[in-house]
Amino acid sequence: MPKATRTRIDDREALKKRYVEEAGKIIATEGLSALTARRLAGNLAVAVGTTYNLFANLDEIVVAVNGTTLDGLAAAIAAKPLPAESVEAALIALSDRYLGFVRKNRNLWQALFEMAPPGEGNEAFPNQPRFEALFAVVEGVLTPLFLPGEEAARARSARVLWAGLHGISMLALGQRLAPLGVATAEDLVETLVCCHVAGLRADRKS
Amino acid sequence: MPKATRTRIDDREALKKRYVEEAGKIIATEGLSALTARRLAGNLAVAVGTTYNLFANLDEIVVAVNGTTLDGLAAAIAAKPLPAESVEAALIALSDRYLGFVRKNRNLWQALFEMAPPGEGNEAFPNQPRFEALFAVVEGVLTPLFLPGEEAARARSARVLWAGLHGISMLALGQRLAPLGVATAEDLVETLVCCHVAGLRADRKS
DNA sequence: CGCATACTTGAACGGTGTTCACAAGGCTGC
DNA sequence: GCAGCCTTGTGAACACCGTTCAAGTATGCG
Repeated sequence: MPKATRTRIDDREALKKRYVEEAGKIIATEGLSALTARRLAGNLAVAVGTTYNLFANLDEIVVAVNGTTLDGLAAAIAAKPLPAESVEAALIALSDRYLGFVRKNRNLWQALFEMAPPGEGNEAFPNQPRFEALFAVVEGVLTPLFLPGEEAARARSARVLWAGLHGISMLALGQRLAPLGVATAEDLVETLVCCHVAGLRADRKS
Repeated sequence: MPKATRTRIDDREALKKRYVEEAGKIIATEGLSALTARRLAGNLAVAVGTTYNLFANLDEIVVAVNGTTLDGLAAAIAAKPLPAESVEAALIALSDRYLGFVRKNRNLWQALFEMAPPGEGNEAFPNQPRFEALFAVVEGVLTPLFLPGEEAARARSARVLWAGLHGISMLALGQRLAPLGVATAEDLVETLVCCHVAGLRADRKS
């Protein structure tokens, strides 16, 4: 005996937003594995079936949450202007903001990568543009180190730095570097950035 | 009406091995999500309950599989001696072997990182020593670049390079760098290694 | 041979994501 | 004002999941 508290068409987008918000809260506080169709519907005081009127499946909701996570990351990085005195300083500041965001939003950040990557035959992956926007920020910072016409090398460096940052975050979150007490994530990031930039400068001179 | 084809005590270890082998096959060919208690038991012609006489839970089997994966990776890296003509060449060879292994064993490699990392209160994570052994290989290669007493800096560099390699592999597997056709994973690794080493050498001179 | 023990067994439990026949509300046209 | 359509919420049901455990059976021992 359904009750059907009817919502108007305009409300549907609002309801979807509530879904994404609530899913974000659940993931943020308890991790992706706590996100459950029944749990989510219950928190929103809605029947399970409703979810599937609005989204194709739970993954679609996670993708939407990941989108807002990436937006939050972009906002955290762009909050203040990056220091302009040197490329190194800008990259380190950028990285520190990244690490800070990751630490504040462990579970959300983890959810970004727990989604199965696009299979061998890759259908476009929805948040790709947002990732590219973040690459672009790094490329922008790197520009002074490259001559016009070296865009390919600049793109490579940006991706290498981004990948390094990603790897360091993973290691840090997984406590994989704690046992030796060898260094904080920030130390590693500084090593990453400084060596890379110094290497680029050295190449330039030779 | 149980059938109980009785196995001898000595056979238990052999059966565990068969479990890990079969689980490895399933993960390798169909991914971690295809590994199911019933599927695994079925493939081994055994009842579901038997699994839990041998292992505490499925994760324990995955950890065992991950152990053999890491052993395989170590073996792939140590298969031939690394080129001795330069640190760069050695690191690039090492990285290429890593990338080759990852590509050959996508799903197994992914399973390494799909396991939830140790929570905030970290109980020791079983394959830690194997990871550290791989760090040690990188550190060994890096040794000529550092003076005695700079072990901490060497450890940092090793971790930075390892993290970079990890990040590049992730990006490559997730097709995150394909859309621009910007570079192969091998290109990025070369950039990573060469810039880092050049940066270290530049620091040394100054 | 009989017995105790150790082990396998598979039904059962409480969960999961997803589907779908159905009912209830809003909207349109008369 | 009201009939009917159509959109959309509903929740029982399905097939699966990891895990448990009472019951039954083969083995090793006395």
